[in-house]
Amino acid sequence: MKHISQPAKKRLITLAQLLQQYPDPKITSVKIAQMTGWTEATIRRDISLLELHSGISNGYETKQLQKAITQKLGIGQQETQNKLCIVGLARLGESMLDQTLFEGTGFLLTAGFDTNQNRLDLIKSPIPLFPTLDLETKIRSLKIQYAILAVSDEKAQFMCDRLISCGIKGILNYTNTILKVSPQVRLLNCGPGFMLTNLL
Amino acid sequence: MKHISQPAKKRLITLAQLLQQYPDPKITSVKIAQMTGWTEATIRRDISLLELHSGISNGYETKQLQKAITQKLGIGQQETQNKLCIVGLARLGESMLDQTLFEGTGFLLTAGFDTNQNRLDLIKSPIPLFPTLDLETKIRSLKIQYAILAVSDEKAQFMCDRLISCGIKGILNYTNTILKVSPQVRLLNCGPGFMLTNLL
DNA sequence: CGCTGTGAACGAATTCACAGCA
DNA sequence: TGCTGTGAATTCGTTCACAGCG
Repeated sequence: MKHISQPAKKRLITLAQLLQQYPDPKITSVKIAQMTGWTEATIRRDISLLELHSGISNGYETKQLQKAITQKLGIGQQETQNKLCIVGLARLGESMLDQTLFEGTGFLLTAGFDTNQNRLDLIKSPIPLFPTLDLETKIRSLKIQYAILAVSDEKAQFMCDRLISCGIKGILNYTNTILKVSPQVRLLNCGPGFMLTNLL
Repeated sequence: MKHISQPAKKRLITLAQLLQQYPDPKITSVKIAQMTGWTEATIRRDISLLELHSGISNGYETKQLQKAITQKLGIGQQETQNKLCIVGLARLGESMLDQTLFEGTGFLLTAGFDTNQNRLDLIKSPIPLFPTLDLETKIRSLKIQYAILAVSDEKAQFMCDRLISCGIKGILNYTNTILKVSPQVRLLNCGPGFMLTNLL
């Protein structure tokens, strides 16, 4: 099996999501290019990494392609799903407390944490919520491997350290703090302050 | 002046922010590498793009380096600041309605928009808020060039189109919708669903 | 023909490796 | 010796260009 690069992986996941709502039973690289703005060549190269060989000279079957992507990348099916939690449930964290946001990504939202017991009582959510006190125990017992960090900037590094000490694999940092993480932890800065620097 | 690539630019901005809170008056590429996880070589290359030539064999002066970065990249000073607005002020949008999040990024938060007049009345914010009705007029009159999109998924594409029709230059998409934009508009998907795909 | 799949060319960014300064 | 700055090598991702299938 060929190696699929990060950018290619990302495009393929997006593509799978697009195909889900694509009306025609057939699709070509040209049409995908029009929808996404990627070049034809890139799209064909990406798809060729799946080693389907089913599209020869005829475009791809929408549903088949979609299925191939999710299968090859191992997203969607329960067994492979990576468990995810949200740490910090103020406005920002609470706004992400919704499994539908993660459908088709390969992640399963499994828990929410907040220090404020009052807030935990107030929020009604189908996802179980816990006080931050239980962070370590719950992360280990529920086998959570990924976290969305949405606490206040002051607590960010501290909570980050606690998450790492639980052996978490990846963190989406929605705070505006530059976090120091050990190299085996994948960290992505998602806060607006960080993302804007990609626009300049 | 040498060309500074996107990735390098991003690292330099992060570095400038780090330097702001760095205690020692001197710093070396090794120390930066430890803090950030980047390689020494990359750091030295990045800094060399600034054409300082002040660090020969001795490490860099913290403050001087920081100043050089912000100056060279033209961030921080009022004249160069790019104006930014937030569209959609529900929990997510409201949580970003805070200029301090954007300090040192070269962006100035200038307006917030929401369809719900009631919400506009309720939120107290030093940043001026407007009904979505006035989106086009205000964006043009205030010369806003960048937007944070934080509306509900259903309205995302519609609002995106309206923003583009105003000639906006870049959009941070915090919704979970895959947006179709014209190629001259820079689009960054920041929603957790999108960001997670970078962790896989 | 129109479309895929892919070797080869290309371009961009990172890393190596070392000369040179204090 | 410890550090920077930078040509050269390398790696990685994208794009070209075309052979080959239906």
